[in-house]
Amino acid sequence: MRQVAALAGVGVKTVSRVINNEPNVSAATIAKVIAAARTLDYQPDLHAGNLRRADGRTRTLGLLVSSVDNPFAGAVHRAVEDVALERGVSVFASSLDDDPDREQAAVSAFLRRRVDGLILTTVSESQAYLAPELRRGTPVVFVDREPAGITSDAVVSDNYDGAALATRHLLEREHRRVAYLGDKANIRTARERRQGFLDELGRFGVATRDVPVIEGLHDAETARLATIALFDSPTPPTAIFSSQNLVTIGVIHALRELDRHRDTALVGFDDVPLADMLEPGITVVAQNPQQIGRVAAERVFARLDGDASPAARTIIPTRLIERGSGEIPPRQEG
Amino acid sequence: MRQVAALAGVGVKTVSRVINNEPNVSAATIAKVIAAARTLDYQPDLHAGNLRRADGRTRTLGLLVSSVDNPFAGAVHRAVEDVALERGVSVFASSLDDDPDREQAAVSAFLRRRVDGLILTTVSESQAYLAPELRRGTPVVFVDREPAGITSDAVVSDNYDGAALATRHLLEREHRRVAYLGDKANIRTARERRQGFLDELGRFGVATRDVPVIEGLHDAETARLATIALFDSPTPPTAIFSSQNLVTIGVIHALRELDRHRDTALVGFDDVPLADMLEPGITVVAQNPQQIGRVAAERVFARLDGDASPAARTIIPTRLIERGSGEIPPRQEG
DNA sequence: TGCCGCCCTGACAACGATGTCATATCTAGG
DNA sequence: CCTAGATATGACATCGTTGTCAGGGCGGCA
Repeated sequence: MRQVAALAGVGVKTVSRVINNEPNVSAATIAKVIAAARTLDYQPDLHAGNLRRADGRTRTLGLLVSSVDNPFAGAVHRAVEDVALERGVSVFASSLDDDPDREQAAVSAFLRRRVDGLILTTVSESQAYLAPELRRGTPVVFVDREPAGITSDAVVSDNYDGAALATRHLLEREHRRVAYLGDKANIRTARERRQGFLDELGRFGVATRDVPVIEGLHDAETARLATIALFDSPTPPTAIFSSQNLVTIGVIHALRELDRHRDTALVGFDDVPLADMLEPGITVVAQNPQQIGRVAAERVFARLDGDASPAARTIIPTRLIERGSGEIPPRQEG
Repeated sequence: MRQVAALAGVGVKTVSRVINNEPNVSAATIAKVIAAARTLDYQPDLHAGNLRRADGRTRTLGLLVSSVDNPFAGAVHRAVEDVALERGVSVFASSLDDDPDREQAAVSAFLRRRVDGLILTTVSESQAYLAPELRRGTPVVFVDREPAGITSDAVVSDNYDGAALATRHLLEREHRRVAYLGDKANIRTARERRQGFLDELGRFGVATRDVPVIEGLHDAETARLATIALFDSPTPPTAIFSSQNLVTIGVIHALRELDRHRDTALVGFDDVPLADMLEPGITVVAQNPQQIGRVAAERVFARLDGDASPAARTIIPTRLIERGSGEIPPRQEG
């Protein structure tokens, strides 16, 4: 900026005024400054400005997701980015791999960079460590998972009802040996889905002790192995509810391998790419990651714009998409 | 920091020393400062420090991709992030949607935030606008697409050979009416794939004027419509080469709709999620986005570490994965 | 003509940190 | 006991920018 000022033959403050479109600069001066800035390829230093600027905004957001190459996270990320772009805000993204240490490290990295707000998919037991930052006024919105140990905005899918809906779909088709394949039980979302599943079984009077509930599945491979193990039984399930997209993919692989994909019903929680092109198509309870991301980002900006209403939980509805796999009837008992 | 210094009863410089693990601070002082920092939940302001710090590094990278919810881009992003994490570097990601204006805006946003390096999938005609930044010493690595108008490092798939390989795969199985469905011709990568396709046809002595070459396809939907149109002909193709993952998905949809998926061969460029679970499985020339991302990030850090060797083009090999769709023989002429 | 007020403009301090340098304290060796 | 040299610490300038404020020029009005 000093160089631009020197080249244009004006003071630095005048350059600052031109860059920021402040009033009370003569047209001639504006032209001189712009020309000088152009020849020097001047790019203002946003962070230096922030140091002094009144609002102290870095126009930066931090986003924490399971992994940036998970399709669900990608869709959330994209929606957040689109909302942020309208405001000239850039987005930091970080993958967690469900590692609480990484969560803390990533949040700390964001905070040191003075992000204006955080959108987090958390994996740690408690997010109490964020309390001081919240008190400082940084908006924090949780997506997909709800916070523990602190109170803040959250945008989540309707996990309980979605899981119940998927389960009901299977039970109404007379399935009784329905297996549950789920993520780690320390994830609240996973617990809610499990509860939706179990409660729905209860409503249909199915004894839950006969129902395989397999948890701690974290990626497609462990889910595949768990599914194969399930069928190594005299009474394998006639239907499967898989509680997460990677788990669903693992189940699909296993059913193919066992050639059980045409006589075992499957409903997955969260949509899976190309699910409609499989044979049978995969019936899912689809979340709406675009909406989750968009609502979360709008929430952050609303807070930044001064919304001081109490922390709210926004529930994004899920939707059952019938594609074939969920409509397979139970095998005849032999 | 001032507050920490006041609370600990020391000078700000001493706090700075403790935060940065500089030597020559007594153990007692260190303890006092750490205690004070903890009670105040002090997070150092990385950007303020950067203003004065000798190396001027923000420990930040900018990544530009087609869209963060494209699976290819997600894999690249993840690989970049993993390399960056080891160095304590955070990553900004931005989606372009093949919009040159967005490219410039995103780069400008990154530059104003003083990223240490850029990893770009470009869409504009020329990246000459980056020349001043390159001169300033900012490492710029292009991924997936090569730069035009400037010289800088690039990490790309072997587009020409990969496309030729896919085409040969079809020609060796006696297909002669092979259609090409490709992305916009102003994308260099797309042109290379087309050329690989056409040259391979030439090597097999196939007259290219009889071969449908359809370009400008940008998403699954336009590709689907183009495929359907292709079959509205007395001599529809017996095989299709689709040059990009979204195009491949569109083709898959169309072939299903037309019930032509069992008698039309298909080889796609770039892998597609769950491609192995379809019937038939989709044969693809797979890129290696993880390796592309990793190599690109390592290149950036090598440059930051002082590597001043001439700009290099790293070619990441592709791999043909046979899954069924590419091995379908030509229909008998009727 | 003289004064008020508006429009432009730049000097200067400040933002939160680090680099430089001076100074105070301590330790060891003669 | 004195001093050189190491260790520990803080005052101050500085990074690139913006907020504050003062001042110069000029037009309008009494």
